[in-house]
Amino acid sequence: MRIGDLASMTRVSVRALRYYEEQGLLASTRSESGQRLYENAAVNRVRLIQQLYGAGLSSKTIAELLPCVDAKVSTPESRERLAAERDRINTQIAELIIARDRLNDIIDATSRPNPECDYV
Amino acid sequence: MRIGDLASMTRVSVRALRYYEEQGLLASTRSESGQRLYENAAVNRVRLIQQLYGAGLSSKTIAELLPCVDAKVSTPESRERLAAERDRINTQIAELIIARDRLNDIIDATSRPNPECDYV
DNA sequence: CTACGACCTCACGTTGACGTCAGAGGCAAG
DNA sequence: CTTGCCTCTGACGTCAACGTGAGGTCGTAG
Repeated sequence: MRIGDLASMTRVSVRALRYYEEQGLLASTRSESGQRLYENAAVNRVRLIQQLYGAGLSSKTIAELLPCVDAKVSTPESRERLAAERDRINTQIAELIIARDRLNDIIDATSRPNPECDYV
Repeated sequence: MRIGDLASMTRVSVRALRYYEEQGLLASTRSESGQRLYENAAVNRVRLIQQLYGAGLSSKTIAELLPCVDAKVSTPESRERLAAERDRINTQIAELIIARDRLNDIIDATSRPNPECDYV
């Protein structure tokens, strides 16, 4: 498939896909005229990249990680890196839960008729 | 207290505190010579701001939200905004959990001696 | 008085993940 | 053959939350 097809299938912009290739995250073959061609597997590849971006990983980190995924092997350094990222995500989840609860408190505090303030 | 004191108490940079003021998030009185002065309450204010930033809210959103917190009242629009942000955070938490599990899968898949690959 | 750190106001620099525009070529339909 | 959409390669623009200097003031300890 061509880049536009991959873009619409993944809902990722053409520009982003070219950027992924530039960052070494997404490979493509080229047609005779130089147009990028992708296998069906590229769809899942892009989804994985999106998930990792969504988790807050940088292009550089993802670029270091994907070869491990492809080869299904990891070096001690990459394992350490992965575990560190997982821990960071866990911390971020915990912070988000706190922030969400805080936001709920705010919603509650500002939505109620707020009697303790009305009558003081 | 002066800005440096507030900065060290909150572990937020002086530059950031001035930026918060610039964005309308943090008020200060001024000494005769123009230096910023803060009440003790500013510490909690900064912590709240940090939490909201941590939750992914923008300066603009926080600026719209803080007056509601102060007045302990909310308009229908702000309530809607707050609920939307909470939902966004919930979505983000869910995505992070998925990403974390994905990362754990990768760690497992690349850490194991990987028999099903070694022997195929 | 003088040194020295904390503070002030501009105002430009940084970073990542793209958006966007320019100018040129590619490709199936009519 | 030409219309019209897709694709290509640069290359500059964007946006947020600050970082980082420049150049000057404040305040207090010695």
